[in-house]
Amino acid sequence: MNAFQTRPMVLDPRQGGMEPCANCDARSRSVCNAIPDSDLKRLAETAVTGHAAPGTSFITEGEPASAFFNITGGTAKLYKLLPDGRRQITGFVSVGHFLGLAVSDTYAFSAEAIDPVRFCRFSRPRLRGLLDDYPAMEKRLLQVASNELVEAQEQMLLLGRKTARERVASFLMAQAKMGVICGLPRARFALPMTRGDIADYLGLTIETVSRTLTRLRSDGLIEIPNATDIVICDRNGMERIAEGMT
Amino acid sequence: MNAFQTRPMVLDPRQGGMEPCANCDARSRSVCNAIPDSDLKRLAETAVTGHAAPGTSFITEGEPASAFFNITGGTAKLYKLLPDGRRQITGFVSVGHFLGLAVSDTYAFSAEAIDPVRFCRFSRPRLRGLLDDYPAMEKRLLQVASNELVEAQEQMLLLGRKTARERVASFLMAQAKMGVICGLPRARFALPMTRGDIADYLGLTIETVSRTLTRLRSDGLIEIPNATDIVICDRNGMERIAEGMT
DNA sequence: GTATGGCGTTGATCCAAATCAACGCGGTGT
DNA sequence: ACACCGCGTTGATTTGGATCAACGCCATAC
Repeated sequence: MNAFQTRPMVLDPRQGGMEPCANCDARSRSVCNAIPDSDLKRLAETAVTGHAAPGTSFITEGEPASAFFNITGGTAKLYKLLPDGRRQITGFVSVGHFLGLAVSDTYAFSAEAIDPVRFCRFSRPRLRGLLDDYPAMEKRLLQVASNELVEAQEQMLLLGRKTARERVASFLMAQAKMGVICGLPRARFALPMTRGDIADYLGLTIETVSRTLTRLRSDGLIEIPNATDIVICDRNGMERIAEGMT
Repeated sequence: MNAFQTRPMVLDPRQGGMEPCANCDARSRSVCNAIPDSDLKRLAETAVTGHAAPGTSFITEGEPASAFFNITGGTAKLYKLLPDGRRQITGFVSVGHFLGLAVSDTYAFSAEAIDPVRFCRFSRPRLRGLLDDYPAMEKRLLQVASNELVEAQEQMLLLGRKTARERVASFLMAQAKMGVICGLPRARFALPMTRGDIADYLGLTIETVSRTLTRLRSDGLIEIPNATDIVICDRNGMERIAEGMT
């Protein structure tokens, strides 16, 4: 089940009274690095830590948007649903990602943990206070939002105009680049999400994703040691397919 | 042809030396309203006006992102291309819309005028200066970017999971709402873009857009007095189709 | 007048991906 | 041990939308 700790991080007994933000894995890659070291206490008092077990949601589309989240560990999927259950995953987010920026008073998407997710939770008024006091953080948020907008446009191109083969190749190359950021070897990486998740991210069915992966493998472009691991064999070939040069 | 005026708006002879920002149609609905009336001179000196004739582009994907644009009149389409010419239109923008937020040093999309477009152009350093001096403008930009992100996610759902009928219905309802904002009557509005543009926005072909419109018409949901005008007859029915309740 | 060309519609045919279906594998609960 | 179930793969068939093709309409050009 989904669980919140109701006390600020700084009081979290498991942290032993230390300044948790100071040695947070996420800080270096998140908007929090806009706040100077000297003010980390303020940051720690503003945030509340929480976690979500695999398969549980911590944001539900349409519910009041009472808080913002900063992912500090694990991977989650963001998605929107149609009334009949059709699902579009709009993104996978992991450590450092900031969630819930919607200006509206309800969330525009749901978020569900894929593996165990840890996060910091900022209530709207508290985040507002932080942003008012640290304009640099607002600047960082704008950068982040701008980058996400660019990614969203890229994904629209994928969903509107790419073939199944191009979509899967694009996805794998993007995941491979993520892997690089996380320090894994260049060519090999793990997919934390299921085939169903990939399908709902790429606007395809499970079967088409599976068949397309098999095809890429038999074409010698990738290897699939097991269902969750992927090895990119022909980086250039994959890149060309992903960009539609076929 | 595309044309820039190289002098600041305030010096534009056609403005007769008045403060152009003070009576700009776009200001009330754009990020510029974050700047107080008393500082409009500063704003006017920062911006340069320009225009683009129908069919001409004023932003080209991949080129150095030297400036930001604020649309003050007309409608433009934003799009991305694949090497073989496949095109995805990521949005239609009109008065008040702010363009070019990409943090990257090159534009992530192209922008082309549909009808005659007028805009204000801010060089990156000048806009940076404005944002540093007016944190309220940065806050507005963040709001705008957040809203666009929500719209982008909605469009991903459309492109990834909706049927042609649902896509066209969604598009028409969104345009109808735009029309309301612009003060036109509730049920009727004009489409400034071609069927090809609509197709590239919805991830369909021209033929499918045309056939789907015809079908919606013969189902009594809309009327099509001529190719560019649409009348929504059954608002609820259209809304239900758009949301996938079929 | 009558070419010409862009835009939109409609019909006939095709095909990439969806759907329907079967099965294998590994975990887990009894 | 066994049944059960979620996940992934593969095969057979269907289908929604793409593609190919023809035509009408209305500008603008000559």
